[in-house]
Amino acid sequence: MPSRLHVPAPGLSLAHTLTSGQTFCWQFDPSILAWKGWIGGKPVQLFEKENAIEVEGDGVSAAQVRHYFSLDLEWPALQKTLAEDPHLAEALRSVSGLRIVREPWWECTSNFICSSLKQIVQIQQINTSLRSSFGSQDKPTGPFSFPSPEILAFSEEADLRLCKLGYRARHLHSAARQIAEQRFSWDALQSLSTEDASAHLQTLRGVGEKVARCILLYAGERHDAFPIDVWVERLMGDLYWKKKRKPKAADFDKLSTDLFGPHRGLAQLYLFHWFRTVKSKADPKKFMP
DNA sequence: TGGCAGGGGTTGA
DNA sequence: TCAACCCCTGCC
Repeated sequence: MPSRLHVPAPGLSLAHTLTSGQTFCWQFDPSILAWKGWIGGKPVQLFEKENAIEVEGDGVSAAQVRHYFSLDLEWPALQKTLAEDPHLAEALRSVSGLRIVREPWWECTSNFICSSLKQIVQIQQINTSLRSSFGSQDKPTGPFSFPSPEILAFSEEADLRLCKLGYRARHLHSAARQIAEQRFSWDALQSLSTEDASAHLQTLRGVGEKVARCILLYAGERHDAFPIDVWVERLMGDLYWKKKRKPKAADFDKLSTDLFGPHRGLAQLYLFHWFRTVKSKADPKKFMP
């Protein structure tokens, strides 16, 4: 029997957190009411309990689980600060329990390279397909690990395309090669400002400004990274932009700093998930694409 | 069942 | 600044 850990997690909602577009390796199994995914490179099953989660899986510690879900952050204080903005206050109430995760660098980078013009469900399918085609198993019936940059770098681009990547296959293959051939260093990111770290990430093929900011926010703990995609443009334009002229990306960038300061990445996380799953559905004619 | 529109961007000219 | 890139999904 695999070991079962009890990890206190006040307020955490697995459903909100694992479907909010930060991570794409989780699947809910309704037959056992568990989320199946990966933490610290190990397959786990998560069961949501009252203010806690129970974790089934070999070789995963409670500390790794707490780290993954950022349970070490001072959430009550952070949420109090964020809730000074009325729209964020509504978002926090509506999707309470949403937490930011700490994804592994490479998987996060790969996910977001594959995300362009793709919806969350499709990115999940690509993640699953890359695992089953290029990952490895601990045991014959076990789940597949996420393939390393080296594995993908020395695979054929045509085989990557079979994972529903389309033109993104060339980007992912090139980025994997840059990393495998040590022409890119994760370590270099640590000492850089968020803006410079973004520029460094953009030396990877397939990584533009939006994707770089997603990687910094979801893998790099940079809570001041503010990814601007079509949904953020929609919500910022509707909720915060008061001028008559049409806003540009740079306007949203400045606005996010003025409104949310160093926590603007966390603000984006809550606003994005709330707007996409609740707010836009309440008025689909106005908001849905 | 088939045709069509559009989607969580990036690249290169 | 603006095609081009791929192809899957949802809708009619």
